[in-house]
Amino acid sequence: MSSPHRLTELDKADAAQRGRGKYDFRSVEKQVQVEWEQAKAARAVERDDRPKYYCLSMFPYPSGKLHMGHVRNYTIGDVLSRYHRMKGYNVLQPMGWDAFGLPAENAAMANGVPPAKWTNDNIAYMRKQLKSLGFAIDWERELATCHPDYYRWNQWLFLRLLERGLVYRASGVVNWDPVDQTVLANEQVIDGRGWRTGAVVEKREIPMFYMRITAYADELLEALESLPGWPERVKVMQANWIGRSEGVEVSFPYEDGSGALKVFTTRADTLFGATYCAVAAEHELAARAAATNPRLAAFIEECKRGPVMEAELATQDKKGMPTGLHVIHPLSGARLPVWVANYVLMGYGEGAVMAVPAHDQRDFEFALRYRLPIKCVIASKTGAYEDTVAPWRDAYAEHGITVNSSPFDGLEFDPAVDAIAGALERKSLGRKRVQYRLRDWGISRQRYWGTPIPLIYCSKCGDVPVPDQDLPVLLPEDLVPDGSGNPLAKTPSFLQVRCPRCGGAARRETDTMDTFVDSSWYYLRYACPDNQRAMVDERVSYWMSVDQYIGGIEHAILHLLYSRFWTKAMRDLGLIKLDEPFVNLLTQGMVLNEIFFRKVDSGRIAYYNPADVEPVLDERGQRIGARLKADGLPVESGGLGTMSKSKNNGIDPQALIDQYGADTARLFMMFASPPEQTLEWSDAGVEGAFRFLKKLWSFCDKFSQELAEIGGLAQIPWPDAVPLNEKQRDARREIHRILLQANRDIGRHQFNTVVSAGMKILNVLDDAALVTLPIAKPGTDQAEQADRSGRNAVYKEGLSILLRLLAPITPHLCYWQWRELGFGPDVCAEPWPAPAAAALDQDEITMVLQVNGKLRGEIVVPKDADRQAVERLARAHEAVQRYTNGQQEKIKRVVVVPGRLVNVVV
RNA sequence: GCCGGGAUGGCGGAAUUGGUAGACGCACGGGACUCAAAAUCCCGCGGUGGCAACACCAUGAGGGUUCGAUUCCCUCUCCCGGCACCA
Repeated sequence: MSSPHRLTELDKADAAQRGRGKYDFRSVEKQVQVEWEQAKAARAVERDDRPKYYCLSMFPYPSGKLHMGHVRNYTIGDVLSRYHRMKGYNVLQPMGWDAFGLPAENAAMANGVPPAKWTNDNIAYMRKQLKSLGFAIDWERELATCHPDYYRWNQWLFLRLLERGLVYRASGVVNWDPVDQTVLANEQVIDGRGWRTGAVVEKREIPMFYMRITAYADELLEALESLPGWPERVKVMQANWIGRSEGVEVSFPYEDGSGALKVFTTRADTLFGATYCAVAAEHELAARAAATNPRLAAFIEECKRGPVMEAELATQDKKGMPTGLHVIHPLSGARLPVWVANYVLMGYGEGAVMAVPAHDQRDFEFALRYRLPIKCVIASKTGAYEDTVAPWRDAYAEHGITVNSSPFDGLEFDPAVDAIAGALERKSLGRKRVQYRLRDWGISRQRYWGTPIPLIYCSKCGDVPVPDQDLPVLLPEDLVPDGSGNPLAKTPSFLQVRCPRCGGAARRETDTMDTFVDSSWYYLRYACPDNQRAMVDERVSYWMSVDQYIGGIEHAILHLLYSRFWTKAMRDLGLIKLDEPFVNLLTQGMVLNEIFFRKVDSGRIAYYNPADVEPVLDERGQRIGARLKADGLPVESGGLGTMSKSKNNGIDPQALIDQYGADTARLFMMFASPPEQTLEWSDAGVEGAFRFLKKLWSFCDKFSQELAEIGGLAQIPWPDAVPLNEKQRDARREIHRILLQANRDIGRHQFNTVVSAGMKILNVLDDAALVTLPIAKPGTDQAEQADRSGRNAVYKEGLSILLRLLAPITPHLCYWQWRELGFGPDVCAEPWPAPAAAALDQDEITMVLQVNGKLRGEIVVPKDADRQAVERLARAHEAVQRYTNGQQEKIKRVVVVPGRLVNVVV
């Protein structure tokens, strides 16, 4: 394989010159970035002679500095952007800042600095970091959601939606985060805790604004099918979140004739098994009954306060209390008691259920506990009627055949539901309908650092929207929150206003909008960030949809669902012509690192940063433990986890960039694992990436020096125009084969094997076998000359492929060496390399020879050999002879896969 | 409980989608260079047996389809992620 005559032997000859070619990434990256900036290389201009490619990464929250997740996210985006530019697309890659939100307020409280200043400082620092990574971002389109130029359009659209009834004000039970003192959306409650604070969420009743996302529930669900470029799991998560179920709405008339209790059921076939009804503690019927029943009132209070949102909720004991009220079964006329039960949710369906203990596990448990009747109305299709009820340990919740439901007996699920729904409809006591789990999006936040909701409350005129000409409602930028509620409510200059209708004294709304509002449409604004007169313009129709969206899986529901809703709402307002904002979605995996800890005396756990820990190896070199560098004593391994402050396993990207440079950081990120998978941090892996770049650099550099001696790259012909020896032809073919594979892989976003392809190409080039004789000065010998010129041609083409292949991933080095070698001024503007058919062509091919499916040898056949010829060669092969003892009749069958293998079955 | 995704050397991960399992890199071992170290370079590296050619075993476990299975089908185990009293 490898010969001892490696090109690196040249080092010794040229030892004196070596120092000058050192890979000085600092000055290279710096200088290249200055050039790109001056040339406005990443500027996107609307034009239509090339197809457009809008590549968008989720914009960051300006928390202070970049973390590894950002670096990974934006590297993926940059690789795709640069690749598509080379493929001939007109690329837009913008960047902005999700700049409103709570951390700025918390920092303000801690440091006494207004959130605006903290945010702007962070933006400035993080922008610098992004630039130092060399991303081809069009910074002229930068936006920040906390700028009035941006958030005024939040307000403007809010008013349009209000006019259309897509925004409404309602008082409702909301999730209250006691730490942040604010309302959370359902999506922001995770396992009963605030998504940011982790505090146990309480229930509170508060007036707030809602966006009617439920009006789009059906379309949001249906349209998922029109998104083949989205990961399946994200679509499944969204579908589950929307939670469509088909069922029947049934009315149970009150005994006194004063109305009816409405319930929703997906099991109308079990209607005759209903033995009671149950309502949620917040149901109006419960309140009505509690008015005259103090014990019930106390129970309702307990339910409302209780650990209602916690994870144990599902396993919590079923509890309830009778209301003393009764309803009438709509078809049988039976008299059923109404209970208040803690397992009925106010937020779903009607907040009331018909309880069928025989066929619903929850109702079953409840009925056992309170000795309520259990009536079986579904028999299993196969077993006897008794089978379904005999054990009395669980409800029989399967679909089956109706019994005890005269006149609807003997029906399977679908006909039973149809028949019963029909009967209900005729009596006007029910109808089929669809129920969604999705609820409207409450956007009011009792916070300062957000978009002011443009509403004015006038004692005479009531709720008055801020007129368009008064927009934006500016958020004062000099306030410092103190932790006790919203500072806007304590700022008269903001609070006090003239009523736009009557001119009298009025009061502004002090709530601000959920920051998910900001991020629901920022991707549109990148197309027209400078438009002062309109939210969107025709440039939006040029750039949208986003061709590739890249971000974390944690936004699979919230942000992506809101953005889809927002797009559809804007479409229906006639502002854009677009059904879906993001055609393709790539959810990048998390960045993981090892967790090391010790139990300290008090029983607490102390975490140590992996940078301060070294491995302990056994005699075979395998890791058996780890110890702290500082004291040499062992630490325990806590496995892998996402980089976090609490586990002290984060690595600061800035340290990585400072030590190895942007190209190494980018290369490692792309090489360590495919983008959708988790990425495990590895110092050794970073070293390896850096080693490769050093090797690539010095290879280019040495070739450059040779070129200088012979008058430059122009003196070297391309391989088609010069005779190659066999090794050179093989090397060239190998390079084009690797390129073929790399092209396939980059097309399916498998960047790790693209990097691997680059490494393979360099390994092929850096093999002294390409020239059979030691390099000598020109003009010594004819054969030598020929070898040398063949090698140079292969080098020239090989490097032109390699540098272009890696340009999207490590753009600084490739840009620099491309020009240094004399290929041209800008590798990033070159066309993407394509394999040459002539290079791939070969006279003879090697085929694998199998006997009974097992590898037994190889045969070399002419490239156009037919089946018979291949089979003849295979039969004659020594290995086949061995397995047949030379008896051809023992061969039962010969399978030939053209160009690949022959399998001889004996 | 329901839904989704996984399981390949010491490690990260490849495998043209049914065709040479372990590419590329990391770690490790041996060697060269060096006064020495670092850096760099060369060789080796799934397991078992064998001096060797080679043989056998091996892609979580078991079975099936096939000339041929990491890939397709069935059963099971474990891991990760999401949802979870949704009527």
